[in-house]
Amino acid sequence: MTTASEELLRLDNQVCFALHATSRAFDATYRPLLRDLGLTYPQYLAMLALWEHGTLTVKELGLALRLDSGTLSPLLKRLEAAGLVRRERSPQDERSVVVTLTAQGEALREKAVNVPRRILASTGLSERELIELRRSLERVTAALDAATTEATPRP
Amino acid sequence: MTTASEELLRLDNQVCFALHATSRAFDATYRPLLRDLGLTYPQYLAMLALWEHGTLTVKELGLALRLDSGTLSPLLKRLEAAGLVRRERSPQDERSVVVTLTAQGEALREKAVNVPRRILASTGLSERELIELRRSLERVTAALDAATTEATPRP
DNA sequence: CACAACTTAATTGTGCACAACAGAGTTGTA
DNA sequence: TACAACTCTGTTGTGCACAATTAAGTTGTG
Repeated sequence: MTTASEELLRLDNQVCFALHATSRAFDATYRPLLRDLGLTYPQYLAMLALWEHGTLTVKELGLALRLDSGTLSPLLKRLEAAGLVRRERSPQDERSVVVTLTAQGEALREKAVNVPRRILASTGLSERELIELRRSLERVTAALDAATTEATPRP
Repeated sequence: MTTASEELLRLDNQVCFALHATSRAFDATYRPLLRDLGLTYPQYLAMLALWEHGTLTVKELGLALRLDSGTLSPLLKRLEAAGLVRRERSPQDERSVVVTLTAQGEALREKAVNVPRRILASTGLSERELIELRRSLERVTAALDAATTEATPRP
């Protein structure tokens, strides 16, 4: 194997590791801010989606957040226990569970409004850099998705 | 609030979310490759560090991988149960646990050697893009680390 | 209508991640 | 030397993530 390709493989490991580490670093930055709201980061993501759309089925929430019911069901139950959402079977289609914000869940939005600003400051990135980073991440994710679905033989 | 700053906050949310999603997409890409080796991705990271350094204490491994003992202890026990590493108290300092590769752990390296190449192909990124992405991620992580440690009052 | 195929959630089991705490060992210093 | 402060690992509890399975409901087709 040439030195160049060894370097490339090393670089690949570094990128995967860095991604892992950055993701956890963001988590650690969000944690204290969200603690005041009584939310974890994934719960905050679910609330963001609900604040935007008002009401969503578990299925729709899963598509938006790229999470399956094994993750969402207990998460939503915790949000329900906290009084932030209601979960009810859809009368139209009894298979679906509709998640709706409670008044308390709506109200939390006001307290959450200054979270992104504080996170933004912590990243130390300019708008230009954020856009570039987002573009890279979305591109990698799309490529990885394509690679994994293509590897899976479809029925 | 101006439209421009609203956009910026929205962008910030998108970057955090994208990071989360990309990290999980990488995980999903590694999963089937590593299953053949009997490893999860965090276990693979630990093995990479051990393949490079031969022997490390739990502390050193934690620094290298940015993980604490609450995560590493059970992970290393699983690697030990799989026969890939040995864990022994250091005779020099009985507080430390030294983690060493077994012959089987060393041997696994040969089977792992083609993993990065396949991941690299799945990302669809050029070397130039990988370098840029790594740079961004490392920069963000450093900024976030600085922000969180500075927020924590030290004794 | 009957029944097979499909959709949607929930459950169970495994593993990662971190906070908070406990406990054994080490080190510096009065 | 005695003892306080510190270091390092481990444990417990909570929550996220996914695979595999189960169960209930819906839809399409003979």
